[in-house]
Amino acid sequence: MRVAILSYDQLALFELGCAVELFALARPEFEQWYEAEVVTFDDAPLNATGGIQIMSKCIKSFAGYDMLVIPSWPTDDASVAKSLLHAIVKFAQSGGRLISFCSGSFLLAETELLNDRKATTHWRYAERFKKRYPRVQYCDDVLYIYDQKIGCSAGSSAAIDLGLEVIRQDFGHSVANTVARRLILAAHRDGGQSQFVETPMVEKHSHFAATLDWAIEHLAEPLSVDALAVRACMSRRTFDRKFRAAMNMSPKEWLSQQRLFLVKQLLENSILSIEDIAQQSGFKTSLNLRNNFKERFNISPSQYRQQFGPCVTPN
DNA sequence: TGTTGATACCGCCATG
DNA sequence: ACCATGGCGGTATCAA
Repeated sequence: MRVAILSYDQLALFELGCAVELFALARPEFEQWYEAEVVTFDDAPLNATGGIQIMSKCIKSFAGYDMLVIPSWPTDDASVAKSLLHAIVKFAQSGGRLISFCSGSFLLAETELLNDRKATTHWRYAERFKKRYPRVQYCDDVLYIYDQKIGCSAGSSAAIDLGLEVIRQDFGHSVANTVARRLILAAHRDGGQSQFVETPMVEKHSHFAATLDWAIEHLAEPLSVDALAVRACMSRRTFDRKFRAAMNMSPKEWLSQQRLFLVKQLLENSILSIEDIAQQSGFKTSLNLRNNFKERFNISPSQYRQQFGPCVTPN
């Protein structure tokens, strides 16, 4: 999967950094990963805040790429080069995936690919966006929108949430969660913009991260928090504390979240019975699984499978 | 659906 | 004084 990250003059470094961190960082721990490069349509060196100059690969079309990331875009009324617009439209028509962060949705909207679709951007630009692109259905209560190979995200770290969503679709829940953890962020937010994660820092050294990885690989077994604490080489009390500090949730909460992710995967991609899925995901009984599933997703597992299961989407 | 025994969570405090 | 740790135990939550 080849990824182009679009840069331009006066680009925003934070969002560029997010894109690079998400897609361009080498991740030798995975068998498959993206091949990403930062590209530009401009011939001249690019200037960014702080007197930084950026040299990136200059291209004329997005042929050969599978995904285009637009980390941001000027929101003041700069006219967009026709060649760039055409290249993006052509890219979309040939099945490429388009992702924008923050103000990047302005460029997407400019191509008219967002017309009659839902979209979002940083709330700071909401009014401007709505006024300039009335044919786009602006949503202000989401972190990101990803639909039909086009995605855009709201301000700041919502970029990472969208990125993780894409990674999840490409490589699965467990890889996405690993990336999230390596990014030192709580795994996934899917609610409104009001959700904040305070100080999600994970200490790099110790067995802590390794314990979480191990747990993900052993979800089918009964995992007590005490056992995890032992594996992480710390007292139960310290483990609880570290967990809250790093993930902003309790161990048990995280565990059932991981298990439910696994359940979703199995519902989507297998024809295992609910009973078997309960077994493989560590819920033990289908009753238990149903209760947990409905609690979190407001839908029963079988309903979920009807909507997203293997018979409906062979994709 | 309700009961109950088990586990989890987290404030509090002592310790190094 | 500060900080991280971890034991204790009351309450909340969970699974059978």
